[in-house]
Amino acid sequence: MPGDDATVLSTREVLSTRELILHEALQCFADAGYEGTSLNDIAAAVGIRRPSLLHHFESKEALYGEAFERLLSDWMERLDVAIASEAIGWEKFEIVLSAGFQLFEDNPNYVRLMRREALDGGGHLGIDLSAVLRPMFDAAAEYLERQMDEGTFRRFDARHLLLAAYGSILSYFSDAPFIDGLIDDEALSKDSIREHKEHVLRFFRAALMV
Amino acid sequence: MPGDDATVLSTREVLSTRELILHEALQCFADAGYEGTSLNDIAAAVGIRRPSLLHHFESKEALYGEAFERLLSDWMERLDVAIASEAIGWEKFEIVLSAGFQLFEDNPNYVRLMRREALDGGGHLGIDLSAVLRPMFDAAAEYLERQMDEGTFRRFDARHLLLAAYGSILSYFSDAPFIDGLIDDEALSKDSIREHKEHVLRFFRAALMV
DNA sequence: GTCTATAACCCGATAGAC
DNA sequence: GTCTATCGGGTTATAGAC
Repeated sequence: MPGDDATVLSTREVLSTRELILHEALQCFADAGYEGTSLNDIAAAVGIRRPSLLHHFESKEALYGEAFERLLSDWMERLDVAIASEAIGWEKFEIVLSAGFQLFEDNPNYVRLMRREALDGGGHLGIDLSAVLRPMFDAAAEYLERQMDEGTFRRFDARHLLLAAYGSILSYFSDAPFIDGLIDDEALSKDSIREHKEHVLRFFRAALMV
Repeated sequence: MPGDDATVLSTREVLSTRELILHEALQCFADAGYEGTSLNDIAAAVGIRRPSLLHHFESKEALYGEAFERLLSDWMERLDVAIASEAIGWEKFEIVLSAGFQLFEDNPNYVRLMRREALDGGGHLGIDLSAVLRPMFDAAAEYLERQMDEGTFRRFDARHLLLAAYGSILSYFSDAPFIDGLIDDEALSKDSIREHKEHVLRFFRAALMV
C-alpha cells in the first residue's frame, strides 16, 4: 500500500532516529515553510534536543534537501508507473490524473511543501524543480497532442491544458485550510476528495471528448 | 476636513511615507513570505532605518495586516463590479473570470501573498480570508446553479467547478517562477498571460456549453 | 520624523562531557 | 547518540537624542 507517511511506529519495529527526524521535518516544513520552522520545532516533535538533531544532519539546509529529495523521487516513481500504462485515449489521461490525486491524498502535507517550493522558485534547494519535472511534462503534452491529431480529443493547447489541470488539482490540496471555509465539508475528508476528483475528471472529460 | 495649508501639507507627507512603506512591504512579503522578510528588508527598500518604520506601524504584524487588508478590499471592489454585470449566461461567467485574470495580471506579486495566506490558513492574520470571500463564492455558485437549472450550462457541481477554476487561474500566476521552467516563454509575459487566459476560457466554455 | 543605541530574545551551529 | 553550555549572528521592539 502506498503512503508510508502513515506508517505507524510500533514498539517492536522502531525506525532509526534519522528516519524519525526526516518524517517530522517534512511535517514541520510543510506546515510552516522553511523559514517558519526552527530546528527546535523539529527536535521537539522528535523528542530530542536541537544539538542531537545536528548530529544526524550537518545543517538545516541539508536536512531540508534530503527530505525534499526523498519526497520528489517517491512521487516521480509513482507517476512513472501511471505514465507507462498501456491504456489509450481518455482512459490513460484518467489514469494519470487519478495517480496525481492518489499521490496527494496519501501525502496531504507534502503537497504544501511542493507548493511552497513552486512559490519560491526553488530558492532553498540546489535542484531545479521544474527541470526535474519537465521531461514528464513534455511527455504528457506530446501524448495529448497525439490524441488531438488523431481526433480523439478536442484540440486545445496541450501545455496550457496541463497547467490548468496541475493548478486545479494541486490547489485543492495545498489550499485545503482555506477551502475548508468555502465549502461545508472538510476539504481533505475522504468523501470530499473523491467528490472533487470525480468532478474534475468529469469536467475534463466533457471538455476534451468530442 | 478643512484646515490651514501647513496642516494639509504635513498630513500629505505623512500619508505618502506610510503609503511608500505599505507598497514596499507588500512587495517584500509577496517575494519572501511573512517569516522570510525582516523589517530591515522593508526599511532598506523604503530608504529609511528600521526604527523609523516602527514609528509608522506599531509592529510587524500590524504592518502586514494593514497591507493585506488594503489588497483584499481592492480586489473585492473590482470583483464586485464584474459580478454586478448585467450580462447573462456564458458572457457573465467570462466577464468574472476575465476580471480575475486582469486582477492578477495587474498585481502579479500580490497573488503570491494571497497564495501564502491560503497555504498557512490565515495564520498571520486576525481576519479569516475564506469567511471574507465566502459571500462571493456563494453568489457565484448560485449563479452557476441557476444557469444549470435553466439548461444554459451542462450540469456540474457548482462549488467544485469554482474551486477548479480558482486553482487553475491562481496557480498560473502564483507558481510563475516554477512554470517558467516548464514552458519556453516567460509565464508572466503579456503574450503568455493572454494565451493562458484564452485557453482557460475556451476550455471552460467547451465543458460548460451544451 | 528620523536617527543611534540598546534591550531581550531566538536562531543555527559548535565544543566537549557522558 | 544524546546531552549541557555557549558562541555569534539575526530578529523585533523600545528609549531617548536631534
